[in-house]
Amino acid sequence: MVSEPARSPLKRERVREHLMELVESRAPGAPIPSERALCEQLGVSRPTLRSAVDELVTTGLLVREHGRGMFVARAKITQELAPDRDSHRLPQASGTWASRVLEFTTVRAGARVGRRLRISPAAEITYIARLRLVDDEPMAIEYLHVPAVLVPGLRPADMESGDFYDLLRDRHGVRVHEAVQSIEPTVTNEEEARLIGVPVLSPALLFERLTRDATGRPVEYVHSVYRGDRYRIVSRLALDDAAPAGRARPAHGHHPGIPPGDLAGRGDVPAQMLGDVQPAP
Amino acid sequence: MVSEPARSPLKRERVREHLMELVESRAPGAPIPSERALCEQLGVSRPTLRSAVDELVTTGLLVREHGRGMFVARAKITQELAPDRDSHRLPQASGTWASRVLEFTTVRAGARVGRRLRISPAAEITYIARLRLVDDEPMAIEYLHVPAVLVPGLRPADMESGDFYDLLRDRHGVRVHEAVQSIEPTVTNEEEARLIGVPVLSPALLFERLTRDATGRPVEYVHSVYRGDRYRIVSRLALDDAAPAGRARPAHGHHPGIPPGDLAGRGDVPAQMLGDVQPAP
DNA sequence: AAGTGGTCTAGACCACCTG
DNA sequence: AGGTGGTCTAGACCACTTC
Repeated sequence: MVSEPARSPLKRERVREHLMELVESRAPGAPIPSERALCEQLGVSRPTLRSAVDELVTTGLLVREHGRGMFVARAKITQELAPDRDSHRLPQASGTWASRVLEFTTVRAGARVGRRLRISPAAEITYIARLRLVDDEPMAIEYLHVPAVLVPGLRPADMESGDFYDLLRDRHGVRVHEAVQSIEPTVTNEEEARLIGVPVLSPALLFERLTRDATGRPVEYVHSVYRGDRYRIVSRLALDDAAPAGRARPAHGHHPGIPPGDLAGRGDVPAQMLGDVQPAP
Repeated sequence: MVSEPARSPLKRERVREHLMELVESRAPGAPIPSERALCEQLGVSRPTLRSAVDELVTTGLLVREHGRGMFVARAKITQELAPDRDSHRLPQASGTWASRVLEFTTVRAGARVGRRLRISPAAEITYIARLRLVDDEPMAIEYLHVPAVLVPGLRPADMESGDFYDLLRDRHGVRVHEAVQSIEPTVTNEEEARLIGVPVLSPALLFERLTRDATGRPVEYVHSVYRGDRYRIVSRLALDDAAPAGRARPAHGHHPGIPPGDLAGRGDVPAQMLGDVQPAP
């Protein structure tokens, strides 16, 4: 325990590599050796071993089960893109979607939400937290804020099935007109992790959406977090300069979802995505 | 050191809360006490303290600087949505975009890329790794794969300015027609973190895009990782049932980017986003 | 009871930055 | 030189699962 200086560029790295090999050599769902066994094999302490395991867990390659062991994850985080041979159609949104209302209250808007909805912070809003389920597995947690005056008599059960926009139109006479939505990557915090059933700090998508009616009046502000291991956005982009007859297709410069990439830097790009860059300090 | 059982539901939690208060009570860029000082104040060991700090760092609230200290992050990970009073336009893609080519080689496609591009694994592709910069700050790392026969004579310098699709058309006679793109949340690995200048395991967006010409022949496969702390997607969605005259607007069911949400579960949704759900084991 | 992962400690050494 | 973050250790106790 005295010698062996042996330039070891980060034990954690070495452990990570070893773990990756373990994962790759095993089928999804297969168990790997216990933490203590791996510590001995690799000659590292448990915290060091665990730190490396943490990384593979957030990356989605390993899962831990308390009291049982560690296993190779079943779902790859990056799946095959357009696996179908002649897929000229995108896959449908699969599974059966349902909702479970976790919270349904009327509260004061408060500063943040009031500003977004363009109403007084003292104005009342209907606040709804609901879990979105796909095939009975949690997929996302969604927080809705709607000015209370727009949805008198709304009940929790109304939010567990059907299209909310249809309900707004048919029962409350509110017709949604447009929305501005942002999408960013994030990692789950404790609450989100618990609710959607993933480890803390797992990759996730954060959506924020402000919806307005034809007069420009905000009608809903939605904040939602989708788990990253089972959810991704897939879109088909039409890139032709000339639109095919009979159907207006946006050029890629107009299409929400394609990074400015090569298009940017020309100044006249109608940019739909923005890298909201903070100037260096 | 003997008594004080005092149900302490996770010291890490308590430390995290304390750190959050510290961050909120300080201006962006302001320093916070050192790790050792905080350990003493809070009565926890350094690993515990560091574990809590790690979380705020991945969340984007704190930054560490080796040998200097810890500071409140300057850029909020979640920014104001549509801060303009009467923003009827989306913000433009801000900043000046540029590219720096890191690698430019001709190699065999290999199994994975060959399958995506629908060419033989032995066929040659031009492989380009380039850093995307905004105002000289790294924003993304992009890996392009193009069948070599399509782009004879392509030089690295060609990839550092201008629109690649324009170049494909004007110099190589290849007209891109459509693309299928997927977007998922991820966290940076060592290489990505180093190249785009963020900590390991930071939130990021992973794009994968397969682009085809009018005959359906794949012309490029792109894999790119955008840093999550400075990049987000913003899109305007038209939700009207009836399109305004003279311009075809997609219903929200057709719009790439809006989660199936309320629309799903009806079965006839033309679903553009998919939650590619793995059946439970 | 025995094994597993989950949490925490006290202390050590290194690398980096600032006086 | 002295402070800061970065890494690592050896060992402890707890909670959960299986036998």
